[in-house]
Amino acid sequence: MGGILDGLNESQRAAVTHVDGPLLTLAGPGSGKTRVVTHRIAYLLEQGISPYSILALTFTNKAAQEMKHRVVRIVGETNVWMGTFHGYCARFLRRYGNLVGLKDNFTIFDADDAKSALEEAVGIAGVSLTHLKFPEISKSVGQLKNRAITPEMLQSAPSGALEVAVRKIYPAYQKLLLTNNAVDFDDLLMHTATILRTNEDLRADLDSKHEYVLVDEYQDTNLAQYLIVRGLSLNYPNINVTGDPDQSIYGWRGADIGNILNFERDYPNVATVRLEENYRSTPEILSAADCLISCNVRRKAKRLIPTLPSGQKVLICSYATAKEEADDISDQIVQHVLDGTREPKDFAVLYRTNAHSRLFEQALMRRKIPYQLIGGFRFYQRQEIRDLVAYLRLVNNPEDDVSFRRVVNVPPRGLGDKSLQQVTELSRSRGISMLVALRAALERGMLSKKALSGARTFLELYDRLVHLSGDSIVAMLEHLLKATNYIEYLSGKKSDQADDSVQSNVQELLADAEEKDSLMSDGEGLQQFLEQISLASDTDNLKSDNRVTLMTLHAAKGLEFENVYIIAVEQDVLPHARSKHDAAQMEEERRLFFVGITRAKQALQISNASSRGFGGSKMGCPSPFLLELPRAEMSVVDKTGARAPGGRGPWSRDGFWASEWISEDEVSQEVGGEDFEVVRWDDQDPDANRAFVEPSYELPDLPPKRPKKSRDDKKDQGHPNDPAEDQQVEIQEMSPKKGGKLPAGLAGIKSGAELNTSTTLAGIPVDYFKAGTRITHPRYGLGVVVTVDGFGPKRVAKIEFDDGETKSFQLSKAPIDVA
DNA sequence: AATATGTTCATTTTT
DNA sequence: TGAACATATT
Repeated sequence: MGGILDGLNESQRAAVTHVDGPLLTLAGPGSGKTRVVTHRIAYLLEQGISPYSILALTFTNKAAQEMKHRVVRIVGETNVWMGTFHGYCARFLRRYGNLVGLKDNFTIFDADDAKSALEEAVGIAGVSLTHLKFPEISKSVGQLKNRAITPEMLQSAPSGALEVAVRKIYPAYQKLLLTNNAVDFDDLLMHTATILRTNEDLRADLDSKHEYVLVDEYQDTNLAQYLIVRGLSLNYPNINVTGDPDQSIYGWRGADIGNILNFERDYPNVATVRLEENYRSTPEILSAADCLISCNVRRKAKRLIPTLPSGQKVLICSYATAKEEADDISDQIVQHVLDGTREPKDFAVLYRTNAHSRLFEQALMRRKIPYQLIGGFRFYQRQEIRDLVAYLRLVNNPEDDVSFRRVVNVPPRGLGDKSLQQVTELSRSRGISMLVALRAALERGMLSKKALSGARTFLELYDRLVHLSGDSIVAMLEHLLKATNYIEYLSGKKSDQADDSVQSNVQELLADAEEKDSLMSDGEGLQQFLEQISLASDTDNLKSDNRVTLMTLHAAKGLEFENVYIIAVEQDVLPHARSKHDAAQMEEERRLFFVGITRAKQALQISNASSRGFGGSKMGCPSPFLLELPRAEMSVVDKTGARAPGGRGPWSRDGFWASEWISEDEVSQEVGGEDFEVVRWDDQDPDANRAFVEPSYELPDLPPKRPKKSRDDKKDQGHPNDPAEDQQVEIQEMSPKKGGKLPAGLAGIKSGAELNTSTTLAGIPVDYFKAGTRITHPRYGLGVVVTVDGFGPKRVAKIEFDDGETKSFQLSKAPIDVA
């Protein structure tokens, strides 16, 4: 089998043939990373290393499947363990979970189950939520778990209301999970890390068992995962981590980019291999990606070396509305498909948040283009699936009170809040599960007549299911459907809508179950089936059908497409609003954009729209990231003007938007009779670009369009044009927050903030204030800008005044104007 | 318990 | 903008 090293470049070969000792593979996008990992596994096997001593961990099922698939293709069936972190941990806990109080039939709670459990824990802990938000608490708990901090480890005195609350809630929550014999997602990792940490013999045992450990996407590991990997590679540090710090996009989930940046410190004598040659994208696309990512400060410099021939320019496109964006892109797709140059599956539309998919779904549907939506409502999250699965879970783990509550009165059988309350009390006071408590309540005649018969029906059904569980999953499901008349119940509930999706979803679940049944002998498959469901994610559902793919930038990691559209690249969307005050988060947003760009093989369009959201009322500024792209070598297209009906263009909005675009006159001159305007940025002839760079310096006299709907804005009405004299002036925020209404009186934009953020050329913001700009300040007079730092409202200019004095001003506040 | 109507409220990313 | 939640009504 000489083929393992064929067709690999030098660095790839170096990584593949590295056998013993720690190895760090820094793999840029499209550099053949998966190829290296799979070939390395094959190489290890070829060296006579036992498949049982190799452990390969990934983040997604899809990556794991891909890996298995490709390894099998090289070496045939193998017993190498390849799977996700969560999958490995689940298996680990089935075996060793008793060390933290779990039984082997524990349930894995999904996010929703975990939420109800946490809510209950809040109640048990007796914490009032009046001054705290639930999501905050949930986030805090998650963060602790990501860092593998158990309730017992909480030490230092809590500070602040949140910490005080979490101190009570977290232990209550963990206790509750244990009495349910359940874990949440984070627990899978945390418990595993804890067990490895506190049971040295076991750790050493597994360390030697997994002599060779491979970790994919190492830049996305959190502390708990780090501890697991570390624990398994202490005595046998034959560990190969692969990743790309520039693609670390899960910091919000606790991923610590430091894990990869510090790998060389953690493991002495590390061999480092850089895979920098890119086999995926055109030089144009790579140049854009490289240019962007170079703006990150906290990174290891790394090159992207193109190997493909030059292709078309990367496009930046501005639209007037989000709808036009969706329509135009869909039209482009139609065009390419009709041309025969591309198929639907060659396209991907990527966006920051799931909500952005909607317009595209509509646009594509109208054009009858097949598409698939990744994310959004997940299959296993649908009510019908969750209900049915909850029954199965309860069979598998009778202590799972969350599932019990979910199904005990579904369909309604007279077990309402009141009876359930009694059962809950009984369960709490006696320390028994809800299921057992219900039985007890029934026997002791504690229930009302209606509830009594309901309880009988339910328990009868349950017992029957338990009986059938020795048979097959399908048998259970079929009995369940028949006994409860479930489909009828649910479609009756959803009334008017002829919803056949319920039917087909149930069919799909049955098909899954059947597959599991056929693989496993009598009833053995239930637990695995449930685990598979719990750990399934939506990227797994990626079909290889011929469809356009719609998904978030996060979900796109690891994938590639011929043509990629990245949409809504706008201020507060792509650098998301919640990231903008934090430099580290800004860098993560930039990496996210980088990931998106590098998904494209042949063609890439980046777009923004100036209005988006509810009724087009929400305004969007182009993303500052656009300024970091090599625009001189890209095509910059402005489609804001012409497509709108009735000449509705930039001018139709509040006057203040007009300063963003070239004037309508100029647009119509350029456009002529064209359907839409296409303006190219011309780097040969700077004069041609002047129109975009300069006209906005002279702010047009804007008609104060907005009728004063003054109700609460009492003060500004009088002197909208008079910026007050020093930094205490309160300028209303640029982005309309409430009700999508713009603040009144913006006609006389003068403050630095407006100038600095609202000015664009062909949809790209231009910095008004940069070093060298002559400015004037009502109090200090004339001066010149020395430096400008920071983003958005925090943008600060250092100014040297003509009298020699130097001062710094927050541009969002200071009444500075261009001289 | 189920429906009707009103009200608020968000709007990141996910194993 | 609509979805999710809350309250009122039968």
